[in-house]
Formats: sequence, C-alpha cells, structure tokens
Amino acid sequence: MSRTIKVLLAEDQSMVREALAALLGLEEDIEVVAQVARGDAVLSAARDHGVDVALLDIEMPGATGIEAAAELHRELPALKVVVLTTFGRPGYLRSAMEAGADAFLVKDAPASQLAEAIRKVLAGERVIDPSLAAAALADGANPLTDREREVLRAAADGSTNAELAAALHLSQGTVRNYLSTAIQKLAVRNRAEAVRIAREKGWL
Amino acid sequence: MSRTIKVLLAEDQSMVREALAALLGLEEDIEVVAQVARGDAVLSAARDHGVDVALLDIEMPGATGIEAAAELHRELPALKVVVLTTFGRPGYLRSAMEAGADAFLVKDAPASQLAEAIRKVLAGERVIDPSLAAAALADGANPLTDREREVLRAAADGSTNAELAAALHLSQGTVRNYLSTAIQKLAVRNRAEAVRIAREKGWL
DNA sequence: CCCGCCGTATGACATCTGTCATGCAGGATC
DNA sequence: GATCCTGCATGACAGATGTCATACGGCGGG
Repeated sequence: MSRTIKVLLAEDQSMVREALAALLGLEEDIEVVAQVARGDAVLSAARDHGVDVALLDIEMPGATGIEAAAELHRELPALKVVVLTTFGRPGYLRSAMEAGADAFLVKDAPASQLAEAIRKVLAGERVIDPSLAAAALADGANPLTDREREVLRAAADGSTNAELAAALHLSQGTVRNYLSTAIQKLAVRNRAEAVRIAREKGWL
Repeated sequence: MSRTIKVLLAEDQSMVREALAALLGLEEDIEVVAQVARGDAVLSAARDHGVDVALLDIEMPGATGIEAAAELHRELPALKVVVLTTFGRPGYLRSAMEAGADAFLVKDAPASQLAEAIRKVLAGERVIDPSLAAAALADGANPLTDREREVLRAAADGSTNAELAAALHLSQGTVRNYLSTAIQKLAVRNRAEAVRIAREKGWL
C-alpha cells in the first residue's frame, strides 16, 4: 500500500484554511503537513516538508497563488499543484494553466471534489471545470498590453488622470491614450466599466 | 450534562461551507444539523431543525446574512446568531448588530474562535473584534441618504448618468446632484472613489 | 408655526474624460 | 534596409462629470 499524500495548504484566511485542513483531515490517505498564509511562503514550506501536492488560493498577500504555482513548477517540477479560488474567472484559469497548475477548482464546487482532485493530479490527471474551460477558450487571450493593464489596475481605485500620470511617470495624455485603447478593446464606454470587465475576466 | 449544540450553517460557497462543517464536527459539543447556501433559506431551515445557533455568512444570494439575521431575530428571538464574514467592514458590523446578531467574526481570525464564539453566545455573551468595534465607532453612522446610496450602488458598475437616470426614473441633473453630495460627504474626488470608500466602510 | 432636511428638478459653469490625428524612437520581422 | 508594432507623446475637440445657486413640496422637530 502507498503512504499518505502530503499536502501543503496556502490560503490567507485562517478560518477557511483551517477548515479546509479539517476537511482534508477526514480523508484517510491525505495529510496536511504544512499551512501558509502568504504566497511568498509557499516555496520554502513545500521544500521543508517534502510535499506531494500544493493547494493554493489565488488571492493572497506576498504573491498570488498563480505566481506561487509558477515558482513551484520551476523549482520543484515533480510537485503537483491545485489552484483553488473564489472566483471562476476565465483569465485566472488560463494563467494558472500557463503557470503549470495541474488542477483548477472553484470554492463553490462541492467539497468532495477537493480530495478527489488531489488524488487525480497525483495519478497524473488534470482537473478543470469544463464550463470554465469553455469560457476561457471563448474569451480568448488577454487583449491588453502590459501598459494598458498597468494603467487600468492603477485607475481601479478612482484615481484621476493626473494622479495616474504622476504614479506611473507618464504624461497625462499618454494615460488617456492607454485607457482609451483599453476601453475600445474591451468594448465598453468608460474606465469604470473597463475595470469591471477586465476584473471579471481575470485580466487585471 | 447538556446536550450538543445544534448549529445551522449558511454560506454560499459549498467548499467553504462543508469545510466549516468539518471543522465544527471536530468539536464534541457541537453538531451541524443544517446547511444552506442562500440567505432566503435560513429561516425555514432554522425552524425545521430546532437550531440553537445560526452561523451566517454575509455575502449570499437570495438575502444577505444581515437580512437573514434580522429575520431570525424577529421570528425566533431565542436563537443566537453569529455573523461570519470575509470583509471586516465597520458598516457591516454596525448593521449586523442592529439586526440583532450576537457575534461578529471575520474569516481571517483563527479557527478556534469559531467554536468559542458559538459557546459564548449560548452563554449569553456577545463576541466582537475590539478593533473592528473601534473602527465602527470611529467611522460613525452611514452619512448617505437612501437615495444617495441607491444611486451610488447603481453607479458602481460604470453606468453613465443617462443610464442611471433611466434606471432610477430620475432626471440626469438629479443623478448628478446625488452623486455630487455623496462625493462631498465621503470627502473624495469622483464617483469611482466614492464607490470604493462606501464599499470599504460597508455603507453600500 | 417655522426651520431644516430630503427628494426632486433646472441652468450655468469649469473641469475631467474619451477620441482622434499625428509624430517619433526602438525593436522585431521579413 | 523597409516595414510594422509598441511605447510614448502632443494638441484639438466633443461629450461626460462635478459644482453651485436656486427652487418647490412634504415631513418631522422644536
């Protein structure tokens, strides 16, 4: 028989993290051997505990789960990565896959899928929600350039053009040009809508 | 000896809900007897299962945890209510308390506080994070009028003045007046910032 | 009864935003 | 080397947004 599966859990909300640990603790063949609350603590914890599978939330301080996934994939290629997120944003799925994730789960899927996904990735399978995959393909790739994304992200909090220009070391006109092209690419009417749509797609 | 504490769990993300159930299941004196995923399913589930404590997430479809709390407080006054939320927004705390909640927990508190809070509210105590309470008091009450809130909420998705006017059956000028006063009350420069601040405070 | 606030509305004004044409430098591609 | 794309910039213009003064009816408090 095989030994238990060693899992690393990365999730910033303690209550959710410990609850997930309790859930996985109910499984006989799974053992949560490490828990971290920050994206930038993932790699060393995975190394220190000889982990088989890393379960990563996306929204975390320090580094996102996607960034952590890429790092793990580079440094510990044998390690399997499951990305777990609140938001089923097509762009997140795409980035997670590009970062080398083996599974992508949303938190409103039934709890049973979590242990199941862990076993499947260890067996070499990939696990992704088919409808999300379809949405990701339908949306296509992120149409925004780096600069456009950067400006849009900075504009998300309601900053004015002048503030954006100062913060990004650009001229005010350039800021407006970037926002204008972003607005057109996203087929919306103003920056607020552009921010909303880009967020929904996971393109920010 | 006393019988086990019967708990109702209301949280829309299945994985989180079931994980919390697993967590509470580890406690000898606590039993999760019902789980619901919608705010408008809380009351009848609580009635049907003779629940002692209801654990309510705020963000849920159907009705918010706050609305559900108010309903429970009205219909089943003996029932204790614990509000559990991702966002430690002062305005949420205030509304939860006004709705008759007995405890207010944020999901990034340690998991141990959950069972502890359940026992405390049953003992007649109230449980709230002191720093959040301080923030709620410091912020004061929501300064926005009903209409201002309504317009701001509608403006949050990037709608233009004309769209807002049509949607709310107001003149465009009136919409601008409301947004203008909201902007001034929140001491910000434009509607986008106003939306952000109002959200952060839990005033939307 | 009067005052003040809320909801609603208008008009005028200043500023901010979004669009477009145009320009230039650097890197990639052919 | 010519061409194209990207990043950056400018100026001009139209339209959206924010401010302010003003107005009126209703409602609640003093």
